[in-house]
Amino acid sequence: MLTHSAVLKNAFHPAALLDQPAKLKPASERQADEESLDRWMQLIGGVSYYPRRVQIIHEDEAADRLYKVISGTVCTFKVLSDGRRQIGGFYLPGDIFGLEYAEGHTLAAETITNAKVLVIRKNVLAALASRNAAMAGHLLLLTARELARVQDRVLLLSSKSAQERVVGFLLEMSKRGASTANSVELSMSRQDIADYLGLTIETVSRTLWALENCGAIEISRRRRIQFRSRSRLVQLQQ
Amino acid sequence: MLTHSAVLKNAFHPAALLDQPAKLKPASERQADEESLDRWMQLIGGVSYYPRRVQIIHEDEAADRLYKVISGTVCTFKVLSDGRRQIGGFYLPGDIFGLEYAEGHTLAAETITNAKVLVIRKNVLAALASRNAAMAGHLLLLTARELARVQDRVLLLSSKSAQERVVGFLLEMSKRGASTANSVELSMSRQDIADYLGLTIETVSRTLWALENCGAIEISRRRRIQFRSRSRLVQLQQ
DNA sequence: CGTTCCTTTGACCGTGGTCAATCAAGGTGG
DNA sequence: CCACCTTGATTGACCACGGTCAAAGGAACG
Repeated sequence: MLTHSAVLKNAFHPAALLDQPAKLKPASERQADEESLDRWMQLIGGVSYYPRRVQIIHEDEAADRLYKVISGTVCTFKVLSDGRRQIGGFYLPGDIFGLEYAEGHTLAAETITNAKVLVIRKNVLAALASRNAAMAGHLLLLTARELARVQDRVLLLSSKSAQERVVGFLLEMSKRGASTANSVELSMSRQDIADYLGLTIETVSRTLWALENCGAIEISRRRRIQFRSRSRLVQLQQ
Repeated sequence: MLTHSAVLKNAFHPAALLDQPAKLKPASERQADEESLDRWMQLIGGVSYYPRRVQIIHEDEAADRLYKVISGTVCTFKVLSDGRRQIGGFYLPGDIFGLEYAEGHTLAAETITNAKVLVIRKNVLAALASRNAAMAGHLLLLTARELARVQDRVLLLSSKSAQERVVGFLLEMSKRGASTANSVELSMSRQDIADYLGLTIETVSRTLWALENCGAIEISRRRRIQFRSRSRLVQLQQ
């Protein structure tokens, strides 16, 4: 039988679903659960290698696979009727993409650099999840995280100036991406950044110049951004 | 034991999770499952009545409840640092909101009209879901739908003109809201529409005037929009 | 060294934001 | 029933941010 007390105290955080019937786990062991999902995915998934600028998912094809980036950078995107491209997100090593659930809402995906990707068939995961509450809880957790991430982007796109967007992007990448103490190595082109932020390539370029000019950053080799004054950046982000 | 064949054929559509171990359900019965979730929610939830313009969820409070609108209109929103407000979505009768999973990503919610709302404690749902794969699958389905909806908004906000946004909004409301064959009754103010579309109230007003002027719509009593030429609207939406 | 691709820079312009005034619609009380 | 007030919507004048178009600059590659 299920011991309710452990579940009830967790509000609805998806991690609560990790508590399986007849098993009780303290919060300190959740991390292990997350690792166990990883092990499962490595077990039931296969590794694929893609060269740079190659499409992994085509728009409106069956969304029957889940992908985990092992190395490299991938982006999801949608091509609009006027030919412009909106990037849905950048996925770095450790990130999972392909969390769409069809109904005609698939995003395409392509590699930005050479990439090593773990590919998992969703039906296998679903079979696991239907028997294993921990698995189901994890899928929910992943989807919820993605939802939160996209909601943040709505805020960014609707009411931030070009400068705020670019600064926000740099800070985000320095948190997530290949970055040393005070510099980031951007793996994507200016065009990618523009399509991600809902700006044009020219505006991105001009904004970066302005940031460099006011002493907040320094640009070397185009893709390498050094932070001169992180506090000023945070302040410019609002 | 689980009979795999039924699960495997469903790719990863969350409905696949509805198939419980030791039970096999054809696709035609899924609708019934969805209704069963409704019955559960009514069983374990309580009904609340809120007057118009009252806050139901306060930003950054514990996200421990799920809400289903029975009557009236509710919106979720976030107040930005500069005082402006971004509306995350409008929720009409039948819609569910509060699908955030915390980690500091909660949206506030307030009533636009008087509203009758079903309130469900998430921990009770979580307890159900940890034992019942159908329940877990449904939570995933709901979250995935919300994700798809928000992704569509990213597209709308990043690359559509004011006119395209307003037209898109009107068509969306005519599909979802209180609408007759060719008219909609908007329950929200111009300010709400503006905050939803990432525009100003003036731009919304001017755009509606332009649409009326070109013979696409007709406005009576401010909130009632009649469609004169739906085909022209669809065309203006791109 | 030349080609190609990406990025930067410049000049110009349009969409939509800002500020302010006016107008319409309820709601309340005399 | 009508003045009065409040709230929400419209309209106008102006301007800035960022888009567009075009050209030049600079890396990377053969």
